Amino acid sequence: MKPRDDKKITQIFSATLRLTADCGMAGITMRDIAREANIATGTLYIYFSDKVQLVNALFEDCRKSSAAIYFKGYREQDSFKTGFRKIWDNVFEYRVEHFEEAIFLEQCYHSPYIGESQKEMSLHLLKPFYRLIERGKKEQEIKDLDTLLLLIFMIGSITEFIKYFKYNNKKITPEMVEDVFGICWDGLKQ
Amino acid sequence: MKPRDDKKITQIFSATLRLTADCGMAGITMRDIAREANIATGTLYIYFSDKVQLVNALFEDCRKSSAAIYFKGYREQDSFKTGFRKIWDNVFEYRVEHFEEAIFLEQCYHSPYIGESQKEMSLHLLKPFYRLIERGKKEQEIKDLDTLLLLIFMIGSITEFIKYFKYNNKKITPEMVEDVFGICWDGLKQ
Amino acid sequence: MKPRDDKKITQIFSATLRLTADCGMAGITMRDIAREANIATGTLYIYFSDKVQLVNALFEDCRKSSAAIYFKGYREQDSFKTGFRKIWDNVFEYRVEHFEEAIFLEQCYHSPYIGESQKEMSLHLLKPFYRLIERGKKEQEIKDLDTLLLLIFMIGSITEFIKYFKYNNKKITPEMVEDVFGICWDGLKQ
Amino acid sequence: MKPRDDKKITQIFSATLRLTADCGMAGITMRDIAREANIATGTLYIYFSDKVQLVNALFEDCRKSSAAIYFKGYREQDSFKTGFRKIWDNVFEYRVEHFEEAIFLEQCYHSPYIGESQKEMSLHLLKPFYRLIERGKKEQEIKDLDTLLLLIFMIGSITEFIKYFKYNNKKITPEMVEDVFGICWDGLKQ
DNA sequence: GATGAATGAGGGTTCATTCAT
DNA sequence: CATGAATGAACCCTCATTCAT
Repeated sequence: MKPRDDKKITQIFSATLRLTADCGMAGITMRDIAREANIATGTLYIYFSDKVQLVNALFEDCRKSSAAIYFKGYREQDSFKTGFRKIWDNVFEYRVEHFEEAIFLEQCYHSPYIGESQKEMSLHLLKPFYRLIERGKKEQEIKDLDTLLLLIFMIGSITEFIKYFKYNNKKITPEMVEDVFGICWDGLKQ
Repeated sequence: MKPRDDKKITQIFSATLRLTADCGMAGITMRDIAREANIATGTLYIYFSDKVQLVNALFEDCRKSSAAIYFKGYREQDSFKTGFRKIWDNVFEYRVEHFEEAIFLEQCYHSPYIGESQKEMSLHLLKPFYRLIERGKKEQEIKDLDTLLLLIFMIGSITEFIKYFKYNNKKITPEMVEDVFGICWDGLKQ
Repeated sequence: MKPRDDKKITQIFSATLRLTADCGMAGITMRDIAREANIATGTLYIYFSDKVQLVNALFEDCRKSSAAIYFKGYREQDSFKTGFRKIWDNVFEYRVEHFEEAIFLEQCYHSPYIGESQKEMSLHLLKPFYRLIERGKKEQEIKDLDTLLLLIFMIGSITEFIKYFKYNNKKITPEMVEDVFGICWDGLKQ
Repeated sequence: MKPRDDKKITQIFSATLRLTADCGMAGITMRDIAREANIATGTLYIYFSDKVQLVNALFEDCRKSSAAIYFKGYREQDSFKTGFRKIWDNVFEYRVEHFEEAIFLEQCYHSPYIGESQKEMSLHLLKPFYRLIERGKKEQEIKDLDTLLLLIFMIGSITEFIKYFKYNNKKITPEMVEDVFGICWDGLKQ
């Protein structure tokens, strides 16, 4: 018997991301996804019960895989700034490499596919980062404002910077990364 | 296409914005728009030749009306910081009052409806702001980085802040606005 | 404005009946119905929200229109046998003229489209006939068995007779009708 | 098509009958049948080349097995009435025990699966009964009408009676069987 | 100009059938 | 032989658009 092929899920996900980046979630059809993933339309429904579930599964997957990378090499025992920089770099790099995912997630937040509960859960994955920021406030390294606000600023500004690079076809040099980090850090530090 | 009743266009636009904020551009249909605007489906086609044109016209309208307000009360002869603050406040206020438009514009950038040329034009409307930032750099008030980068950071971070407030149902107090401006300004200033 | 065309419902109904008689409810598609009714597929959905509702509406319609004809010319003050014969003739004639409806109804009883409650309601329409049979029992004209049993026998045997005529392409002569009534009456009479 | 396991065919057949009784032939899918028969979908195609053949085989099977039982204990040398009653009882009993088959057969007659030739053949199986009725006419026991007509009345009315019992959840008592036979016999007898 | 019924191409999904294991 | 994943045609239904009123 032919076993269910896990590689197909990967194909389906990346096909969906590619198409969303190109024409937004508005323009995606199941047939397009299938074609882009080199499978038959019906096959999609072996792995996902319907379009909503496909989008939700991908949403979940993006969240999880991104969170995993955000904390790669991050050690809580390091100094605040070292830790912060580590995570910032990870987020930046991830968002550059996986720009399509950012677009996808952004569109999910205002789509008929993702429910409220799903959205909220995504914050839980950032818990370690949450704790780091609270520590930064306690150590008087950064401004004493609402943690979530600071967190959203940090991630949101990265997203915006990367849109700048992508939409204008700019090459990203190490100096630019440094500049961009500078803006972010200066904005947050006390 | 010879609209006798300008009020209808307003109804159509705001109906579209409301629906986009609720369920994204993915879920909008011409019938929904018509119903939300309290007109018949066919009537939409008197004012707009098709869906693409409707979306484009709204895109244009959002851009234009926002730009108009961004520079309300702004005088080039004022000091850099005064001018900057004026525009920042305008942008912030506009985005709070017209949050739906921001969502709409965001979705337009990754939709099959808006062409590249259309997207580029939107930058022209920010020309005065562009000039102000260049002046700020020359007067060594803010960092000497690419103007567009700084501009995008400024507007993008406002958008992110407002998402924070809206998605978490936070009341926006004057103190908070001050805090948020602080982050933005500290990030940009030299 | 173009008003909703009630004639279309008739077209849709008769198209559905024709197709069901030909290939059973198993083989009916909405496209077939539309084509047979000379309208576009989408038009079906203006008049019926979906296939289930179409079938249910037709079920209801068959029941109602048949019941109306069953009692045409029937007067409660006539003698039992006169009344019985009147109804029997009406049922027989209706079933001959509307053979397709009988097939349709028969298939409905074992289909995923019609719910239990719907089925039960159909008996209410036969109330006057029900009363007549009870009277026949009281006047000792017919056997003193369960009314519903007698009623079902009477209608069911007519259906079977007509299947005999239709499936074997027999012409129905007045003599045959008399013969067939004879069987039915002899079966029921005391 | 070289079935090693005869039990599987029985499973498939009874699964199909159960499903047809529940939701009609309209709602049956090969997957449903497989699931209900506790086998894999692909396995169906080892025993039957396609859906049409499956339905036809079951049609044939129902016909054959019913005919076999109809004439169990029937001896041509018995008197007409004895023979008639024997067969009537057999038919009645079979239809009670195998109600689902009756439903299935009924639906087959108006389905895209069964061809005309198939339908006609089923009459051949009733040959002995056919002869008995002709004898009954010659012996002036029953009405001198078309044999097929009488035959259809006899079987059809049984079917209707049983529907009455089944649809209304009535227990079938020996007295009731006697009553029902009475109606049938009185209808036919001269 | 305004309406909403009508259209039919196209979207999501199912299903008979095939095929690799 | 048995399995169920894979296929793609076909199904139900929707939707942008047109058209008669």
